[in-house]
Amino acid sequence: MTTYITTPIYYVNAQPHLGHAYTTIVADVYSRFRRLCGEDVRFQTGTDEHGDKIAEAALKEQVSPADYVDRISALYRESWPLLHVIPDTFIRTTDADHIKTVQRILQQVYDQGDIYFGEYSGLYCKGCERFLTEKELVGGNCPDHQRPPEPITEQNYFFRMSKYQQPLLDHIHAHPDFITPERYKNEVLSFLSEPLEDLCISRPTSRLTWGIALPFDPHFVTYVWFDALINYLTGIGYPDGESFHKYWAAAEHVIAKDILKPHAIYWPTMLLAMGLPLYQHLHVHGYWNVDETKMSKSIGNVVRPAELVAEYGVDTVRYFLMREMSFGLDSSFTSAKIVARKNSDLANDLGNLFSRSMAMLEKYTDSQVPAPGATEEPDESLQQMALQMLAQYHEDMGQFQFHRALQGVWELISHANKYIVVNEPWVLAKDPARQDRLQAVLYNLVECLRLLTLVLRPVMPQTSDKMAAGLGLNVDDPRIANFPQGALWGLSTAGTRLRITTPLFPRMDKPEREAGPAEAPGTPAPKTSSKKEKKKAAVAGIGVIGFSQFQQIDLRVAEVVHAERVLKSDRLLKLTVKAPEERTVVAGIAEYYAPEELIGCQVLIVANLQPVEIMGVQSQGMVLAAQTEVEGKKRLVLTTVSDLVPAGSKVA
RNA sequence: GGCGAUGUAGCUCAGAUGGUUAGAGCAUACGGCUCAUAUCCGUAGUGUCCGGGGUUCAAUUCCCUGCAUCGCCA
Repeated sequence: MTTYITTPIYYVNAQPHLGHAYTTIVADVYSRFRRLCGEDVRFQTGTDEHGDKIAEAALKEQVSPADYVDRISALYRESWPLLHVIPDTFIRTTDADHIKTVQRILQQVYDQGDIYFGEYSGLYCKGCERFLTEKELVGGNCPDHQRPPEPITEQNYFFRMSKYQQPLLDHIHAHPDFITPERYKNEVLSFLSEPLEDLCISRPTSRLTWGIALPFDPHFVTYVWFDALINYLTGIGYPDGESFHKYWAAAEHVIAKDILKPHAIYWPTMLLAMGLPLYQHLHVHGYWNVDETKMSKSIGNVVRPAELVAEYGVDTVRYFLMREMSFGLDSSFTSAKIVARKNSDLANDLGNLFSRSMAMLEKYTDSQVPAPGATEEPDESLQQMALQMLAQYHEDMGQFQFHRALQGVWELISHANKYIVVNEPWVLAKDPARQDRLQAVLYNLVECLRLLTLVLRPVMPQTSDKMAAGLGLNVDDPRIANFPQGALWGLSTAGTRLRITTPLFPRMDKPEREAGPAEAPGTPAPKTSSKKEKKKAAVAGIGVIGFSQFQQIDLRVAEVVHAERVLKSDRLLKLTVKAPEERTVVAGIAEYYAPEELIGCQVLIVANLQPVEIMGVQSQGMVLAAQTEVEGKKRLVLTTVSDLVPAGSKVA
């Protein structure tokens, strides 16, 4: 089996935000899931780089469009590794082979008579340099330029989309899950119930030059969709590439609802015109609102993926996005929600289950997988629940019902926590006659953890790796890396050496209450009487810091990629580190370390220290070093980790 | 203006071809355990299932209508 999963190519007039991250993580999770199932997967994303908005933006910055798109495209490409998203192909519409393919297709469709030269009349605003619709006008004027647009007629090329309306309708009716969820299919069908107009696919070069020239008329470039949509073919080597033949038949497109029409109508009719089979499915998701309002630049609530990862950790972000949104519907993103999910689902439920199980294994079996032993009633229901979860998980993941799949996984986690309470291993441990039972209970917990490691892999690859390491399994062991092979009960081997690990997810403090107007008199004062807070207050009084205070310090592993002396300073080095984003840190270690010996070193840094300027260099963080004295002379020794870890790893 | 979707616990949502006490998670309160990241387990609540009308022995579930929110189209 093969799978070809795509995201839209993102328009480079804006930087990557939460919405882009969601779409791309969905595609990544799905591709990892299919790989887990042993399939041959191709995963593609990229950037859309032509058009007048780009030309304008480049002009504004006084750079060439080519330089401009190089810069923004790189922002997208560099965002994905931060989210542990690993596409196989990153396509750009400015790639030479893409341009060639688009022209080839245009020529083919033109030659067969499905592209014709015609006229387009509309209201054109010179200020905006575009046609406006009646609806956009405010009192007959362009809302941006406060003057009436001119009715003009422009000659352009048109794609005979109307010709393929009926075949498309037939296809949708014959393939009820062609567009999912159903609400979006209904929208498309409702749109198709009216006669389809032909699609204008060109712009005269007098108005736009930053585009792909029509091969049959150099006075025009192609406009938006005939360029962008074709990326799905170019990226796999259409028309002659081997990959094209292998993957096209298995194409799955993921999009946000704003580009439904181009993907559900323009694109299939284009494919019909080309004589190619249509994609398998179009998966349409909703929007992320931020703090209950639409994310927008002007409001200033745009959420950047890199900031999320820095604040919450990559797997928390991935989990939250997959768990919180019902695929297809809108959801809202707030820091309170992500913190709540992290604390309750990840730290308390999953993290604590892992940590308490591993601790008992360390104490009671000397960190070895024990023997399974006889099956009793609670064991049976645990097993049954696990197997049921595996089946449901497989179905839900395959249908893009990620939130349901995860809900099911968490039911098992919750059941496993109950299983521990019911069986009280700490009581069994005190009774020499019940050692076999103790071993059996712990074995069942190991099995649960292993299955969790398996199913969490697509969503939280880093956590899954960490759990695998704790369970003494290689990351490519089929028992945690292959769904059909690993999705059975009883595969853990007695005697396997377990490894102690740090907690999977540290708890986070809830976000401070929004700074707003003081509470009206008469409203109840915030309660401070809960057990938790009393304890907290007691701890705070005696001059030690609470765990939560410690957690406010963002400690990370940083990899030194560049180091140089700070001019006119004997003690300072200017380090460029990856943590995981690049940042500059000034460190007072020049007397003890030479710049060149630091390249490639992993050091510990405080990442959320207020940036300061030291000797003219902006320092974004602080490198930690041990201070000691050798024969009365001060000495600094850099801190590091005992094994190589990804740059930016949290230290907690 | 046309078409469609949604409206269920403080919050996020699930659900029933119409039929006895309408569910889950989070949040709240109380109790228990100690293996665990002060975690976990148990118990306890609160709901005119958007308003109004109709069909029916019986409607939150079906029909009509109104209101609200949202989407698509014009």
